[in-house]
Amino acid sequence: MTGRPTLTQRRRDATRLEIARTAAALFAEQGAEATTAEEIAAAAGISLRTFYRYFSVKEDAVAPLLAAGGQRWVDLLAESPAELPLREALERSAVESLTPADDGAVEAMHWTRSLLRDPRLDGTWQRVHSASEERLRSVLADRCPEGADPLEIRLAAAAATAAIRVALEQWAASEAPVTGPGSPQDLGARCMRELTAGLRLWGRTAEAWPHGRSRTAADQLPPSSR
Amino acid sequence: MTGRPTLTQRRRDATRLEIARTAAALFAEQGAEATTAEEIAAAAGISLRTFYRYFSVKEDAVAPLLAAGGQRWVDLLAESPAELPLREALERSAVESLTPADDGAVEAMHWTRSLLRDPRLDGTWQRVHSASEERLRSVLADRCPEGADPLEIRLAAAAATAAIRVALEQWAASEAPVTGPGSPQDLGARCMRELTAGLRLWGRTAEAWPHGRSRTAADQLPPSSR
DNA sequence: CGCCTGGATGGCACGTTGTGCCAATAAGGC
DNA sequence: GCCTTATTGGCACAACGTGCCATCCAGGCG
Repeated sequence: MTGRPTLTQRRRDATRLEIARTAAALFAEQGAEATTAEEIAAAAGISLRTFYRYFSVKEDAVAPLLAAGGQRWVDLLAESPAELPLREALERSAVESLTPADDGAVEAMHWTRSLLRDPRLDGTWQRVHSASEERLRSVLADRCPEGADPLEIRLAAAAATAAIRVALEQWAASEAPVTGPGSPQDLGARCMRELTAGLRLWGRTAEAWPHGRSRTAADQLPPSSR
Repeated sequence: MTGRPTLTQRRRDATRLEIARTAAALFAEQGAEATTAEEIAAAAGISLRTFYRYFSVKEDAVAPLLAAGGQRWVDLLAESPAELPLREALERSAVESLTPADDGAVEAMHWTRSLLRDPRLDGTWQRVHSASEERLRSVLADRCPEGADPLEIRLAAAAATAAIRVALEQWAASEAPVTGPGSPQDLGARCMRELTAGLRLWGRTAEAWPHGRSRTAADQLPPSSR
């Protein structure tokens, strides 16, 4: 029942991604404002009408690219061992998802940077995070099975999502490289630690969480840049 | 130099607000999707062209209304006494700005609720908070004059803004009244406390902040509803 | 009083966005 | 090979948002 998606569905996803890459290249080159939907469609080899069957808003054409990282993040979190304290699992998966695994990932981050600098894509960026936050909420809810306060779960999800968002926006606005001080995983770890430090949710799901400063995933990184 | 704005400017603002109210009524009644810009313009007694001189996007016509609360919030914070610990000042002004002062404010909150339920106005809502966060950042920066870490200021602003946003969204999605348990100020106080609990920024600006649970503005409210 | 300058307004044309509808076509299961 | 289903393209169309120009109105000046 929860098997792999149907063939046609996977073909749709592939097309979707191809359009996304085409759109990202055009947006990065000449800006989203100056790029018409027809242009994207032509470059992707489809008709305008078909383009709007894949994306209801022109700017959303790059959403699959912007969302990929966040998707990976909550997937990693969902897979992470249940014994791991939630807060640490959150930070580890965030750092890992922000660390480029191969050359393709590095290139993706450079695209992300130019897209984030385009004010016209703000709305799409926000929508991506909104969707990410929702997915995160259900994963968090799974890990706190008993009657955890839904508001606290929501706050935790909001805080964690905000951490990622701020980290990436900060990085995109800077000229920092994709690794090392000022990189997404560096900023991500710092933001995540600060924003999730005071949340009550953790104590209830993992009493073992130490009170003192503990070794977390980000400590494996080079020292931060402040 | 920083005197009151020019006469024409104030007339512009008045017109702006009038259009906003007109648009809000129409959006609340029939949804933003089904409301055309021409309709709003006609109802406000102006031409379509003039409408687009006041708002560059149709949905933004209600932004002045949605932004009023946040504006009040950071204004209150800016005025609050400097001796007050920052975190407490933040929470107090938030609670105060979320408490309806008169019948007009109550009505405004009901409008806000219907507007927040309209998915088409999501973008505007996000933009309003984005602007609010930016204003908050400069107010926070003023209160932490020496070389405070800009990233921490930004995180504090993001956390506080997220608290307000979540509180209002939660309330709008519920059927809770405008005062008492589940009300914006109730939720706002809870969200603000949790999300700002762990931030490092506070300790540096107000060493006097007690570590134990302290009496804050929200304790004057009826018990929360969980 | 007439003149003139600057800002707000309205009307119009135009390119673009996004959608409903229908016919053509390709894909996948039997 | 057939049949069902989904995808695609073309077309028309309402709505969006902007550039351009003509008009109107307030207020300062000779």
